[in-house]
Amino acid sequence: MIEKPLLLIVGPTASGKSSLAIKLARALDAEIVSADSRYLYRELEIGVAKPSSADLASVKHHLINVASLTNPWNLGLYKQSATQIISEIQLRNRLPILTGGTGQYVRSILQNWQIPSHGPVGQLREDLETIGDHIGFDKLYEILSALDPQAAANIDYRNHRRTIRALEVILSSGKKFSDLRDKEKPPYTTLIIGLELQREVLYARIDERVDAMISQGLVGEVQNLLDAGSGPALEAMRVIGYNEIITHLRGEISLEEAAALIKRNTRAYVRRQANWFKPTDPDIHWLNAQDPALFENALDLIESNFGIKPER
RNA sequence: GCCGAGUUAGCUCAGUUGGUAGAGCAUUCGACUGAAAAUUGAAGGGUCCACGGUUCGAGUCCGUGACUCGGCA
Repeated sequence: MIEKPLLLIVGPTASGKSSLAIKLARALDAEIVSADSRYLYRELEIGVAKPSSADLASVKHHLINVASLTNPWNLGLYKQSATQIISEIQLRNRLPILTGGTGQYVRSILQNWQIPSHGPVGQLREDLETIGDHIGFDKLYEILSALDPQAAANIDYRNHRRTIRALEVILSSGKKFSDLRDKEKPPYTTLIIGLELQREVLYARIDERVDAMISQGLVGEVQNLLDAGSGPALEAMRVIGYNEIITHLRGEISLEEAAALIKRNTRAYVRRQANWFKPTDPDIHWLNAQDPALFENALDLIESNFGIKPER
């Protein structure tokens, strides 16, 4: 069987991934598969810079607004759904475009991660946290080291979350965490387009975007969520832009301070995002996001890699 | 003009009884297999306002000057 094409568009938040993807999708009659952990939730709008409903309607989008904050998704669910959706699109003989800012999600598809089938076990996770609080997370890490030295070597002892996750899998499966994870060759021919933008320019765009979010009514959106009972206790609500506004609504900081914090945290986020896709990665075709010929450059790459071009 | 406080990292500031400097934030780089906009690690960065003095040795003590901020005239 010939492997079918999958186009990936990667790059930091605010680099213009979505708009490029939409233009390409229109031109090539393609469908967009989101790889953004926050677009999954229908309650989050302004603060996550979700594409407008007009944009969403103009091209077929997948994995946006498919979940509720009270029923959070995760990597395993995402990988499973995205894989299935991609193959369905390919069966329709259309090009799937995978794009989004969640590096982990993109890479799970790109490297075809074989994720442990043992999902989060609510009670066990809580228990491990409680135990950690009592005996100290250092002890918890020592236990992990004893049970699965290889997994422990891969995790910083100060990183409680990853320590707990590894123990969770070991205790619920009876197997080593490090044995349950693997990657395989993905069943696609892939082309990865990366959008690059100077940090300075990117930071300036972020500042603008945060101010715009606030004038578009981010505070109101957060207030509505709180009124509806979606508070900071929900993991999926732990989103840049929402936390800071909640702190403001509690009267602890001014709106200006909240905006400054959102900008700061978004800049840090962008730096963390960059860890997933590096300028030195030989598999990524980096294109200048500000180049007026960006769209044409992308079309050229697609044609030479996939032999697909717009119908005229 | 007089009195007081101050001047140390890009910013806000610590710095004990003198032994050539620290924090937070910022900046940069890294990890990541079912919480990932999460969680987490590391690094770079200082003529300690200037000049002189005391001292083996001054960010620290003394003097002079410059600048900043208060107060009083």
